[in-house]
Amino acid sequence: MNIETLRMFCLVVDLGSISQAAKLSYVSQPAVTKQIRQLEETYKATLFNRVEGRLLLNENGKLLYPIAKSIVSDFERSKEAVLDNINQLESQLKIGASFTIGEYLLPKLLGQYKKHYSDTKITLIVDNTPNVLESLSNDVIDLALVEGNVENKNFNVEAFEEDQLILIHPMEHKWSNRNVINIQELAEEKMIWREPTSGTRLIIESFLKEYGILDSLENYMELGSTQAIKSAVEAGLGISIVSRVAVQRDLEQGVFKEIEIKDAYFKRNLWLVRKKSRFSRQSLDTFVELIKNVPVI
Amino acid sequence: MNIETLRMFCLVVDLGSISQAAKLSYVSQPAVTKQIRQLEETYKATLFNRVEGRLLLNENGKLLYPIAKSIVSDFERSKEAVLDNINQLESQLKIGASFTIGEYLLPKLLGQYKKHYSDTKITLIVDNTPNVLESLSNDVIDLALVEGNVENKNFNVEAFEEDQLILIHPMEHKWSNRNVINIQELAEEKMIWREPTSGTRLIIESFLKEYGILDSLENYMELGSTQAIKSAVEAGLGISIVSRVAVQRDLEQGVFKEIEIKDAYFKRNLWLVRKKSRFSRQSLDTFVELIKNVPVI
DNA sequence: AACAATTACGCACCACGTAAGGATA
DNA sequence: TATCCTTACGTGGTGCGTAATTGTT
Repeated sequence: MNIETLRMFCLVVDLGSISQAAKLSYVSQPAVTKQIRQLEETYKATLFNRVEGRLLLNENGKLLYPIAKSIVSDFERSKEAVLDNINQLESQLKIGASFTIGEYLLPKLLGQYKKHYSDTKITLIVDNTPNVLESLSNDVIDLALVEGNVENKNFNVEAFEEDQLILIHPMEHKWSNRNVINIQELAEEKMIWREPTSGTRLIIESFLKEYGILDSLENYMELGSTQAIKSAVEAGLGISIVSRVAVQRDLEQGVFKEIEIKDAYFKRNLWLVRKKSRFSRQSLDTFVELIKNVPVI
Repeated sequence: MNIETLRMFCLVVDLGSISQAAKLSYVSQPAVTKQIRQLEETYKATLFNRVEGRLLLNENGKLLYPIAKSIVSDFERSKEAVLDNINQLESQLKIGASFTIGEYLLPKLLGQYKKHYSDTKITLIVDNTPNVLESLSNDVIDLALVEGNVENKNFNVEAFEEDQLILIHPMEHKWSNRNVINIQELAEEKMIWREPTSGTRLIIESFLKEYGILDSLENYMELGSTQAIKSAVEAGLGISIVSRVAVQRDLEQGVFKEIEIKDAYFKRNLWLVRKKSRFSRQSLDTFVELIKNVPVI
């Protein structure tokens, strides 16, 4: 049974006329007749008393009418409930980001977004990449921003920024007066690493392996966060390779120095990940456009 | 929106599985998938979170579910309400009859019916033919039994009995020892009539006109009911032509006598009239069969 | 004449089933 | 391999509009 048929039945009852109901609904008169007739077939009972070309609700119709009204209004209510929920979701944006992106790159971007779309409430969740992606999968967040490669057919992945991994060393260092080094010179230095499971560590290792230098490097120190590494380098404990976005400000403020590695350019994409969905979300789309168009580094 | 689709949605939610819901509903798995998908299209929102090939109700779905349940149960309730009403109507039979039929013919027939179908409550309304037919038109009665011709395309008319109009005279009368008279002899007698608007009067007149005798008859007395005529004939005030069903018992008891008119046989059909309907009613059909098959005179 | 409801008919679309595809444990 | 959901495709049924019919004021 079609709810629209029940709605039409109510309209016919309210107007007392099939032709009026047809006119108001922008359908043909026979279509309404057919709907009423079909209704009578499903209930296996007449609902109207046809007399002198007019319709008079009979006892069966009188029983059906209030229930039909209630079904129709319930249906409307259900649409409103879902719509309200969507609108509420629409007015809030839950973003998940990996540590590097979440801590160093996103804050100013969010500020920009809020400036233009202040009625959207933004929630930022910072966690490691696997957790962020699981949150995306479970609809806990609407959007994930991560560095590592993402492989999941339910996800829609696109690069939104290119990040560079750069070599940094303390201000007081034998490289202080140089602009460039050879990659072999890394082997002579005390290199500070992230923990082995870190996405950034993995990508740095794959780069260094490509250049044939990985095995000759000493595992001098492992630290659990980029911030710890930065502090260690600042304190003169060693050198490290880190994401440019994480140290941009420190470089400008002279906390430590960047030095180029000759003929080596370590870069990676930053990925914007959305769940594939048949239904678009305006606020999400707007934010994605912003993030793709505004240079954030 | 189809209520069956909402029912299917609830079933899928309850079972947590499209394939189980399909199995239970005896439809193919893809059909259920399509229904769920169509539901999501009408709400322009996903209702489930598809993860690892399984379905998890999401927030929209959680909002929809109770309302869908309520719509489905309302629909069931509406069907039950109408069905209960039909069953209640089914258990009572409202019959309308014209005076002659209602007073003299129907009582014993109703007794027979009640004997066999005692759970059916029978209501008998006796009125003149036009009123009876209007009651039928307005669904006040389910069945009309009348003598006159009925012309109405909304009615289903069939003869259920043949009634004979017979000539009666007082026990003490010059015809007392005869078995048959010539129709011309009527002119010599004091004829008692029903009022001019009576259906029976009309049909008697048309018979007599056919035999060319009408104009030569004296309008000796007019009475407003068959009972009054019977009493008048019994009292020896004159003769009359009346329906056999109305006087059968009186003839047997010797209240007055019947006499044959040579070469004249006045008969008419008694009509069983139903409203045309797409939906049959068992108790009504049963009664109609009874009335058509059982000789009632 | 004008209006209301029904019936008839042709067409387009939709819901279904079968079959195939892809993912998961 | 077995299970589950989805996609693709062909077909039968159904809902719609146009047009014609019937009945009413």
